[in-house]
Amino acid sequence: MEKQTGKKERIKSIDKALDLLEFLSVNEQETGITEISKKLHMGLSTVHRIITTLKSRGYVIQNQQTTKYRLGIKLFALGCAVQSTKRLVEITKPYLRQLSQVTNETANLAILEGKEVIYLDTIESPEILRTEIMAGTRTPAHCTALGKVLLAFISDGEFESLYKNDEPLTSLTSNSIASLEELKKHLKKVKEQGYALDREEYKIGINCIGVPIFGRNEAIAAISITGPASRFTLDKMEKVKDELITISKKISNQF
Amino acid sequence: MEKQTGKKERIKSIDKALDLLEFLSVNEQETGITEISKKLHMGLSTVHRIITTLKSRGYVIQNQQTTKYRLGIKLFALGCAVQSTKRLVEITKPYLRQLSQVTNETANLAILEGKEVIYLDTIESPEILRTEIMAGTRTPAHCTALGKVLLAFISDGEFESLYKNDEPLTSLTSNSIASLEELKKHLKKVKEQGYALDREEYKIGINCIGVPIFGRNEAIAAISITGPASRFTLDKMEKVKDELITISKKISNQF
DNA sequence: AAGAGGTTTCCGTAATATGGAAAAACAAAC
DNA sequence: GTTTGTTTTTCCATATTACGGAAACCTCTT
Repeated sequence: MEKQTGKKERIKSIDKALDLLEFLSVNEQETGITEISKKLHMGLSTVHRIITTLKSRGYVIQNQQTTKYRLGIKLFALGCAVQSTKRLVEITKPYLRQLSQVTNETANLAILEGKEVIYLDTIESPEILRTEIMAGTRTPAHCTALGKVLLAFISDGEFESLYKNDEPLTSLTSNSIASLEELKKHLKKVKEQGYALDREEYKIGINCIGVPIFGRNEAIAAISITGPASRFTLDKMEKVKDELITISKKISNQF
Repeated sequence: MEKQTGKKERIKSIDKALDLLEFLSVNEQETGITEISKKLHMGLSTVHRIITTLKSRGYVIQNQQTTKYRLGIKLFALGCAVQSTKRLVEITKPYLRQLSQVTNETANLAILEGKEVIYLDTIESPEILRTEIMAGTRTPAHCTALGKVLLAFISDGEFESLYKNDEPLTSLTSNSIASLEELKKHLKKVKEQGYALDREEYKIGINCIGVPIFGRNEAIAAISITGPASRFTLDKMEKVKDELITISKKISNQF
């Protein structure tokens, strides 16, 4: 819940509505008005009015049994209309298909949002044993090749403001990078190499190699090949590295 | 831009913000403040304030060159958090995979939104010649098997309010259903059969068969198999029909 | 330099969003 | 069935803020 301050010419009640939607978006459970009111420090009536407005337009749904609320389909529809992600998916799709075919593994596209990556698209391996991840999934950036490659190319200032010294890093597995110092050092190397590996850092049994997609002089997305560690070995990843970097350049030339 | 009226306990400025977001979502091009102001009948300052609020939180992006605006990534992130679509995709995914494998064609999942279907998920055929459609794509419901099967199970009242007598139907191809009378008759048959066909109605050269997914005593989504008309013939569709209906029931039992 | 068109800022005030209190609704316990 | 506790919904006076018109600023074209 990062509320932007400073600038005039903003509308408080809209900020509140967005706070509420964001709160619901990180809540796995349906939520009641009283809890929202407490968590967001808004009056019951205010919450009720906001939620009535959102509900009437399909942005929030109320469960008739529990009387609690969750996000509604309208947000999904709006989300699908976001041109930048649409364009990313459209342009990268043929390349993801190619990569998946050549490697017989799963190919992914993701973007960086805060300290997380969001998966935008995936082309699954036809193998029975394959990695599967749903578009829209969020994972901590520092635990994935995709995320590491994106973090490697953000500015120092941006990195500092995302990763504060006093906040510990999440570890998804015992292989995940666990300290800020280690992460910085690692990202420096990633930046030089132009690709990142994830060796069972995101999930035990899964390896991944990722490369950035550049646009407007920054890394705007990343693509990866990912597979079971038993089959997609370091050897295999090294073999596929150059192909990935080549395709990364081709895609980047389109932005 | 359907603005809900009647109920008290709603907040006008939030309605305005949602109007604006929805307006941008149907606009393929970036849009300026002046045009938004004209189209939505809001003052320039009002538009500016709304858009400044949205921009500061990533819901809208301004192109620095053109100074115009389009939807931002934050909406995509919120859209991905919508539990109902997440759950639909999660539950149907294994079945879509199975269907795609068995038929060697592309399998899709979609929902009804107004008079359109929105594609939620797709498992592509491995064939070189295959149908491809991106999650998030919207198409007129009456031109697709998915849409027809969903329309067949809405209430008469709902149908009447969606499809007014004075508004002509869109035709995507010369095979598309072109009149309301024809559509009603067709949907009646679809409802009895429990499945719908699309024989080059959505796009010349593409056939499709779809079935509904039920939940809470209504059709909440639909799944389909779709392929090139040259290969995915009426014969093939008839062959796959029973499998689709069986799987539709299995999925429906999970809601 | 002037003009046109669009975005951004400013400001007084009318409109509306606010929150507290009460009413209504609901579920659980007795 | 009654009571109690909790949550959602409604109401209302007023403080707050969202509004729109006008001006300033910016960019592009002639």
